Amino acid sequence: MTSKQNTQQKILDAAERLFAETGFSATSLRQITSMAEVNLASVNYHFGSKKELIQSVLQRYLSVLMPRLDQEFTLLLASQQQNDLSKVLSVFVIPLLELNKVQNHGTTLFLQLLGRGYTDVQGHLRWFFNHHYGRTLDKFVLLVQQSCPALPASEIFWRLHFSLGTIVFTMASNEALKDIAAADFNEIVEIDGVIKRLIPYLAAGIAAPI
Amino acid sequence: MTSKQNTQQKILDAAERLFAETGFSATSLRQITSMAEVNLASVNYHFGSKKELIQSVLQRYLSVLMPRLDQEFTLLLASQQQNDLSKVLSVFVIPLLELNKVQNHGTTLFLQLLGRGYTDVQGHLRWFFNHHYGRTLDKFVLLVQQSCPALPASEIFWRLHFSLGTIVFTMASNEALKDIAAADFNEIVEIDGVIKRLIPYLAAGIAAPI
DNA sequence: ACTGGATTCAAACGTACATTTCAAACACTT
DNA sequence: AAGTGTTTGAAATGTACGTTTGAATCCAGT
Repeated sequence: MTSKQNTQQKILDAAERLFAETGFSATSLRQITSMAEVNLASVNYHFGSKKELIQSVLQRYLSVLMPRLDQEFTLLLASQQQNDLSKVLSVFVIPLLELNKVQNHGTTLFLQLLGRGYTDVQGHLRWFFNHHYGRTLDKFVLLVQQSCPALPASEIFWRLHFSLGTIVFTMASNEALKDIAAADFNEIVEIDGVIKRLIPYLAAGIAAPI
Repeated sequence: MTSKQNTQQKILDAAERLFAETGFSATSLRQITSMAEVNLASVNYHFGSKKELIQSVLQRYLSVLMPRLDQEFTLLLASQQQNDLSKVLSVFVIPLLELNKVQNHGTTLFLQLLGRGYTDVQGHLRWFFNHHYGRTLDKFVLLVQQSCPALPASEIFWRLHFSLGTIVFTMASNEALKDIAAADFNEIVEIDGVIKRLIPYLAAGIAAPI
C-alpha cells in the first residue's frame, strides 16, 4: 500500500512540473515516468489514461482551493452589504497562496496548470471544471455583479473573461516574465508579488467606465 | 508560376485556419495538405519545414500590420504632446480591422494566431517576432510610458504583459466566448465589437492607481 | 512458509507524425 | 516541338507517441 501511494505521488509530482512547464499535449508519458523514475505502464495502471492523469493533477489543487473559495464567497454574499470589487478579488489571494502548503511552489504550479488547461486544446478539462465547480463560480460572478451595479451583466461577462485571460496568460508565461523583469528592472518577483500586482489592474479593468 | 502561387496560397489559407483553431503543434501537415487539397510533400517543398510555414502564415499579416502601426506610433511620438492612453490604444483598431482585407476574417484569424504563438511552445516565434518588429514595439512602450508618467517603467512592463494576456486569451477563446454571449445574453458580437470592448478595460487596467 | 491479489517490469503494438526521395507531370523558353 | 527547370505525386523512412500485454515481483493475511 505504501509503495502504491508512493508511485502515484511520484507520477503526480513529475507530471505537474512537466505539464506546467511545457503543456499537457507537449509532455509525453515517457518524460513523466522517467522523471518520476517509475515504469511507463504505471501511469495507465494507476490513472487509466493520460487524460485522467491530467485531471488528477489538477484535482489535487482544486479539491483544496475551491471549497475554501466557496466558503469565502458564501460569507461575503451573506454579509448583505455591497462589497468593494478589490475586496472581492482579494478573497482569492490567501487561498491561492495556501496552495504552497499542498506542494512546494504549489501556487505557481497550479496557476500555470490552469493556464495550460485553457490554452492547450483539452476540451475535457473545461467540462471537468464546470461540472465540479460551476456552482462556486456562479457565486463569484454574483459578487462581482453586486459590487458593480452600474455594469450590465453582459459587460461583466466579457470583463471577467478578459480577466481570466490576464491571469492565465500571465501564469503560463510566468517564468519568462520573471526573467525579463529581473534582467530589465533588477526586480526579483515572486508569485505573491505578481498576484498583488494583478489585483489593482483587474479591479480597474473590470470596473472601468463604459 | 501561377500554379506555384496557387499551391502556396492554398497551403497558407488552410494552415492559418487550422492553426488558429487548434494550435500549431496540434495541427499536422496532413490535416493542412488534405484541407488544401495539395500533396503532403509540397509543404516542405515550398516552405522548407513546418516551422517556416508557421512563420510564413504569421508574416502574411505582420508584414501588413506592423508597418502601419509603426507609422502611427511615429506620428504620435512626433506630436510631442502627452497622448491619452485610450488614444494610444485606439491606434490599433483600424490597422487590425484592415487585416480583413488581407483575408476573410483576417483580424480574428491573426489575433488567434498571435495568441497561439504565445501559448503554444514555439520559442522560435518569440525570437522571430522580436527580431523583426522589436523596434516598433519599443515605440509603443514609449508612448504608453509618456501617457502614464506617474507609473514606473517596471509597473508598465507588467501591465502591458497583463494586457497582452487579455488580448491573446480573448482571441484564442473567441469562438467559445461568442457562443456563450449569444446564448446567455442574446448578443451577437463580431470582432470589432470585442476590440471596442477591450479598449476601456485595458486602458483602465494599465492606468490603474498603484 | 504459502498463497493470492496488488504492483512493477520489459517488450511489443498500432498509429501518427515530419521529412525525404525520386520519378512523373507541368509550364515556359527557344 | 524539344528541352529545361519547376512543381507535384505516391511511397517509404525513421521516430515518437499512448496504450496493452503477460510474466515477474512484492507483500499482507493465514
